[in-house]
Amino acid sequence: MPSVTIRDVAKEAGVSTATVSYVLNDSRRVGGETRERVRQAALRLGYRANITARNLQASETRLIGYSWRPTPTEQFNPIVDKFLQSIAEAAARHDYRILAFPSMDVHQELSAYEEMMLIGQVDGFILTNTNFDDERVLALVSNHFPFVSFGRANQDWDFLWIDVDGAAGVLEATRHLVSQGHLRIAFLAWPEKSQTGHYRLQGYLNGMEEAGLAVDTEWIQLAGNFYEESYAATQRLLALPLEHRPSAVIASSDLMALGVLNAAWNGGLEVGRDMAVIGFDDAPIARYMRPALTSLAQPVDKIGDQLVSTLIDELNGQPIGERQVLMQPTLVVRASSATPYSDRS
Amino acid sequence: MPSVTIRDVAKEAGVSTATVSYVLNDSRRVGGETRERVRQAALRLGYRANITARNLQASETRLIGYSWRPTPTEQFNPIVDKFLQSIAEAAARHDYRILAFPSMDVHQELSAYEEMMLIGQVDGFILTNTNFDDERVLALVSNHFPFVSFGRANQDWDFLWIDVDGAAGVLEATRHLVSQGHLRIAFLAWPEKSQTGHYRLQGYLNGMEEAGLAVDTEWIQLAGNFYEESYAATQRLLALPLEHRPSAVIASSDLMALGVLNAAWNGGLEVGRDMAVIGFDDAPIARYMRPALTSLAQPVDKIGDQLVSTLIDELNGQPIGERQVLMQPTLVVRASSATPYSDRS
DNA sequence: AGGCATAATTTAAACGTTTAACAATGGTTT
DNA sequence: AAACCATTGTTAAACGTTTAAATTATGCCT
Repeated sequence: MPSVTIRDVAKEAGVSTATVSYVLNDSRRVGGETRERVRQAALRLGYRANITARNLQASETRLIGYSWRPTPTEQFNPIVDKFLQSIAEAAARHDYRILAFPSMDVHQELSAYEEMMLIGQVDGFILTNTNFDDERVLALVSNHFPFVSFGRANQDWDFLWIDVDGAAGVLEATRHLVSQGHLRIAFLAWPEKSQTGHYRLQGYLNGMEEAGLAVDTEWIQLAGNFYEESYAATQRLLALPLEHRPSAVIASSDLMALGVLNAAWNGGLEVGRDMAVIGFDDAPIARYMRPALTSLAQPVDKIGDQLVSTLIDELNGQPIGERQVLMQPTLVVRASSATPYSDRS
Repeated sequence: MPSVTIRDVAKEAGVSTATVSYVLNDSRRVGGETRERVRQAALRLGYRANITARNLQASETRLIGYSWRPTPTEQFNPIVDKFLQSIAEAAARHDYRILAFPSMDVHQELSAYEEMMLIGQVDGFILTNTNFDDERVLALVSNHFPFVSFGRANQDWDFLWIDVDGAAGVLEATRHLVSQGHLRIAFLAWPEKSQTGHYRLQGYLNGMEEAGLAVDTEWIQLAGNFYEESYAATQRLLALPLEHRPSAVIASSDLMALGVLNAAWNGGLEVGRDMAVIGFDDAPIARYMRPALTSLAQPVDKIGDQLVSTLIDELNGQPIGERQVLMQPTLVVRASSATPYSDRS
């Protein structure tokens, strides 16, 4: 409360406030003796420049806004905290901070962005869960407000984004299964309108084609990002006649893979031997599932890092190297897919 | 960038900036006709008051600092994102925002707090993972800086905190097991120095005493908050001679309970029938474990809500109703402990 | 008509910095 | 000796609000 201002320091050192500012910020030559006197005075009084005043004068906030959609209780988002941590640390390295605001629905979220933009609460945004026709992207682009996005939107929109190459990841997963001897591989997909889901599905299709395996239409099951739907979808897969029944399942998320695991177990199958399962995200629990789940890990730290530094370059008007970046997920092989499979059909 | 200021509005409406401020903030009577003119002008220009300037003048930031320790990859913290969401939403309702900064080690964290305090980056803090002799609490208290804590510290320190009554929770869990017919109940504890772990252990001891059951020293196993240690501890429990071997295990966290589940299964036991297991936190995955895990749910939303409103009351110099609050966890009974147990020893 | 309370509006200071422009000083060059 | 330059310091404006105090306008009462 009794905070000490630059004026107090100036008085204490017997100089003007300008001199104090110059000394403390090293922004101009100052005589050696004066410099020392100012430093001593500042130290003695425990002076630290008030950040609000500094921000006002610089017309910036050194704050980056980040909002996310709360995860429903029956789901889990395994990377939200890791992601937040990574952007916050990266930001701190550049002397920026993260302002976190969750937002319920899309409209509330959009108006939150607009409000914060107008009142100058943040210098830029980091978006996540970006999708086709994303209103936020439209709004920010048309306002020329700086932002970066974790996730792509429409192909022909030019803005700064980084995404995980889901197609490449699932392609690798498919190859892995094929190399283990699997011929009938199923895929649990997200709804049509999900961009991310779309790419992951595409990776599966590419992998099957590459291996010269025909895809039974029954093998592609829509299951939202829900455990229950995933469980039910697996039951449908297991109910297929033997020669059509898949011996491996790739799920679009670890939560869904968990549904597969449990459905298979309850159906009397031993995953890892009778059936292979692969998830996506490499959630912390993946390694503790029974059996331990093979999954695709996203390089969350790297993504956070690069998102932040790209945004900050943009804020400083520096040229951006790559305006769009695809990062490769890595397949973490565990017991759920580690046993070679010899077809018994 | 070409942001419109209060001066622009004043000019547009042909009045002074003071009048504009009065109208827009409704902080003083203004003539009906003028009021309307100002409103129109503000609307026409799309004016929104700059928040940094407002904050400087009010010498506040309307920001609440929140820091957390990153969870190691082999662990998971099931409530960190839910908690963040709940405080951010509660804060938004009062027109405050959350500034999130993770911090690696204790010392870095402390200096981050001090720095932010001095430069006036936030109006107050929300602490988590508070523990005995917590340096942060000491520092903030001695600087008279406003903060609230999720978690207790030393008994005789007077500061604002809310905590979950771990003892009551585990007591309830113990009673539940006793009522299911269990006589030999084990407890997987956190290290000595953990305050939270201490209370949870105490709840177990109380429950056993209340039921008149002697506690075998082997039944209390220290296992950090780690899966592996928990798994190993369970193996030790299962290796006990039959008449000493516990038929139920309470773990101090869901992660640990998962270790128990897997160790029991690999040891040939069917949890839910041969053995009961209870966790703590009611993580999203608890319901999807095999078998579904009974666990103690923390009222995270309520806690976040009340932490924020208490802090804001403190910031506004309002009297605080309860300076210390214990909230009750609720036992969510699932398959892992739902089958009555008839002792066969 | 003068006095006076009340209402409406403006002026100007304040919040705490940074920084462009200016002034003083002393030394060097022509 | 005058002009010039480099160095060091100060003055004052600016960032965009809010608000206490001063000023002006309005209506009412005697």
